[in-house]
Amino acid sequence: MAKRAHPAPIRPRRSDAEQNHNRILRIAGEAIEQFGADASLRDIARKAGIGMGTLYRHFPSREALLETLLRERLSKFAEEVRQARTFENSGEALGRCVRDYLRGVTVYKGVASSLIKTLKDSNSALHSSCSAVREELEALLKMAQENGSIRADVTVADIFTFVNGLAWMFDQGTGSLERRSVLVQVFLDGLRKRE
Amino acid sequence: MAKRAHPAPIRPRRSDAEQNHNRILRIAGEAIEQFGADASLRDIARKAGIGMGTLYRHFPSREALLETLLRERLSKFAEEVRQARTFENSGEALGRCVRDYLRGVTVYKGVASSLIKTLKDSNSALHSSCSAVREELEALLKMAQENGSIRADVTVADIFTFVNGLAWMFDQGTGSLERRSVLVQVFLDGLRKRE
DNA sequence: ACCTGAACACCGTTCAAGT
DNA sequence: ACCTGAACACCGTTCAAGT
Repeated sequence: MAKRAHPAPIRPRRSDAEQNHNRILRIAGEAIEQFGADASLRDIARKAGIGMGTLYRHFPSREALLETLLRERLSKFAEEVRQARTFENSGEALGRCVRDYLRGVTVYKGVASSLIKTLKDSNSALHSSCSAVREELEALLKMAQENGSIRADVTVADIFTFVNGLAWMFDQGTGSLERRSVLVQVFLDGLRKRE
Repeated sequence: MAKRAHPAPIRPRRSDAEQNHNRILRIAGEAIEQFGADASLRDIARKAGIGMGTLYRHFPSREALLETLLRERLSKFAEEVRQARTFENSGEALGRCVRDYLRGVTVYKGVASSLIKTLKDSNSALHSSCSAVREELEALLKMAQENGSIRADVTVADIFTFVNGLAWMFDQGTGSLERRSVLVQVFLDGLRKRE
């Protein structure tokens, strides 16, 4: 009767296992930073000096690995959006959040695609972290729309898609930081209400 | 002393070889339509009823296969941009071209990334076809900028990146056609000159 | 409770051998 | 001129066997 479809990371109960756990996480972080979200799991196990089975015991899927690496980042970002919503002008706040999201998500190449899938799949590992971000963003967006600074026909889903699309563009190694900021600016301007 | 780095498709000189050539192309087209640009080459050879070596003889790289499948599409599109440039209002023309590009490129999933790489790599197989599109687009963009309808700080490279980014978003299976047209509209509005 | 590593079914790519 | 298929070096995933 268990509903869970996607296996989650395991909580180690022995100190040697915990050492392995942390070691895997460290090596995996480095590998994914270097080769992107589809880095070789075999290679990670090799570099960590453990057997393939051990890797799978701790992280039963690639997504479980990404989950642990991203969860903290995401919830920190959700909190940031909440802060931005209470303290700043909602239109500018949205812009700042977009920039911060991009900076955070592009430390690993190729995660944007996972994050988009995650939000649609309610029993995905990162779903709750992603939903938190979504909800905060939704509230901020609503404010900015009522406030009249952002066009009314746009949804959170659109924004999420777009922002991850921007992350993908950056992942392609496209141009200078200056060009990137222009891309972001075009998007943000597109979001503004016209006339 | 040969400068060519990327191997091109081979021109068959015997009728049996030509039959294989066309057969491969047909099957590959179907496979890539179904599974995306990273469809299994082994599978394609299998479905085409030929050995792996034969596939490689005709198309020495995955890119060579994509080249043949996309070249005609791209040059047709370049011609379309040229037409749009001579006959229409340049601002609206750009919008129409973006929509047409998207419709054309999303018949195969995951090619956007290849096309972005292609434009940067001058000895890539699709480079000339891509450059043609780039040049036509550049002329159209310049017109629209002088005309005052498109912001001046945007380059063709930015537009190319953005449009392929949109293609990527669509590849993610994101939402309805209605949502997609909103994404495109946001982008096009962002491109417009403000005030 | 945890780890190992061989086993399985897949890849892409190359190449000696055939017609 | 063209084709074949085995060989090689890689994957991800699973699982019997060990401690």
